[in-house]
Amino acid sequence: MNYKVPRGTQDILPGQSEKWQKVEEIIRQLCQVYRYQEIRTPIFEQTELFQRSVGDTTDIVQKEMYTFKDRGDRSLTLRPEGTAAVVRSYVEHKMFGQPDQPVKLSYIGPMFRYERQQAGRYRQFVQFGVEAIGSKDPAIDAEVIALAMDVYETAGLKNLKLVINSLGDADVRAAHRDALIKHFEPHIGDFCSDCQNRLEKNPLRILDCKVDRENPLMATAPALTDYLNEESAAYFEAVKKYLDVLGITYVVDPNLVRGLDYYNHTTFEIMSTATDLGAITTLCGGGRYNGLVEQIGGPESPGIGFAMSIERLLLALEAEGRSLDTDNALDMYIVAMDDQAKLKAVELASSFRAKGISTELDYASRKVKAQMKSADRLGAKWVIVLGESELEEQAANVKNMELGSQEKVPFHDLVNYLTKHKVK
RNA sequence: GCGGUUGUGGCGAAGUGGUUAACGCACCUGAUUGUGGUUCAGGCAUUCGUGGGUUCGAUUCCCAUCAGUCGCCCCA
Repeated sequence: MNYKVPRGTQDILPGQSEKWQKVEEIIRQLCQVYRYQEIRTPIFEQTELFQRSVGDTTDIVQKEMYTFKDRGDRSLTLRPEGTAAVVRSYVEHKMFGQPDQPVKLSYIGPMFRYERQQAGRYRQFVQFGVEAIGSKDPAIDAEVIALAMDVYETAGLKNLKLVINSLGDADVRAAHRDALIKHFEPHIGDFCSDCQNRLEKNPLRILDCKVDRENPLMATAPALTDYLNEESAAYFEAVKKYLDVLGITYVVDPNLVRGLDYYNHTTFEIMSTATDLGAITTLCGGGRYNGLVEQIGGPESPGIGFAMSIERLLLALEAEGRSLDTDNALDMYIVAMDDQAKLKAVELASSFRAKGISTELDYASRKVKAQMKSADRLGAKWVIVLGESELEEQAANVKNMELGSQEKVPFHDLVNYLTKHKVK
């Protein structure tokens, strides 16, 4: 074995791929009901798009992007997240001119971040996300959150925790940031090295530090809540009211910080509280990004969205010991005893499949017994054995594998018979 | 980028400085010239991640390297 998947990537094999299909089905269904239409954007974009929107100082831009030059010397980057591209498309195709705002979009596809792999963290991973662009109605914030919760609940997850916060508008953020730096800077030497790094990059994150939790400066640090202006506070209250109406329980965490620069006002995270999930608990993250559309060259169009990792959804299900019901049942296995019978088997298989009856055959010229064993292993509902006598009589015994019973059916009646009995 | 840990057949897993590398599962063949899930018998690794070193001899000792995995940072 000389070749392996690139580090941090994975093959999704049969057995697992059915689960992916199931999750994708749930997502498609819910997007249809909530009216978030799918948008498909390229897997790479101009590097600058991500630098500008995600933020130059963020970890994503600083150390996690897959950036390369193409033959035309253009700098391109495999998308590390979905929002920037969707907003780019919204502006490029002038969707702000559409009569019904907000424009509600969804996407699902691979994202790329250059990171060391660990449980629930990959270099290529799949995100499902939605964006509602063109409205600053707090009701749409609640709708977006409700959709995310709905996906998890429909998939069967129980141990969920929704955490929300408001970062206020850009002014609030900036003022609070300055206050935090002023508060911690004189004594930053007493803090861990991580916090020393956080001071300039993202001082809010210091409040979350596990190492320095006991430091007295923590308790006296300026709270973001105190910096919220009237408008921001009212907006946040309204969002919460809508969540209440929707019957969605949440926890307000004033220290909830999101890693991307474009967030303001409502931010939220959905976490799994299942033990046994390793270090990763965040399943979904999202928030409002008023101002991003302008930054990318469009008119004022406030937006909100979220992104969730399908890998983590599946991991969380596993951690809770739940499984999705995937339908992969085999209806019919045809055993052929010789070359003549094989001809008939191929012909019959084709007629079965045309009617939606899943059918499998032996392609290894094995003995009857071995073929029966396969049928059993594959969980076939029925088996027919084709040999000389069947060809002579133009009829076959349909064996019900669960009951062990057989019933003789003429070849020309087989499709009918199977269709009639297919209901489980 | 930093740290822990692991690397033996398709899978799980034992093992030892020395002639044929246990065992279990799975798979194939036969007992049963045409019917599964049981049983019995047999078969199935030119080889112990890769490269180098020590040695008369290494899967076993040493070094390097690669890969998996977990954690930190950060995130989905």
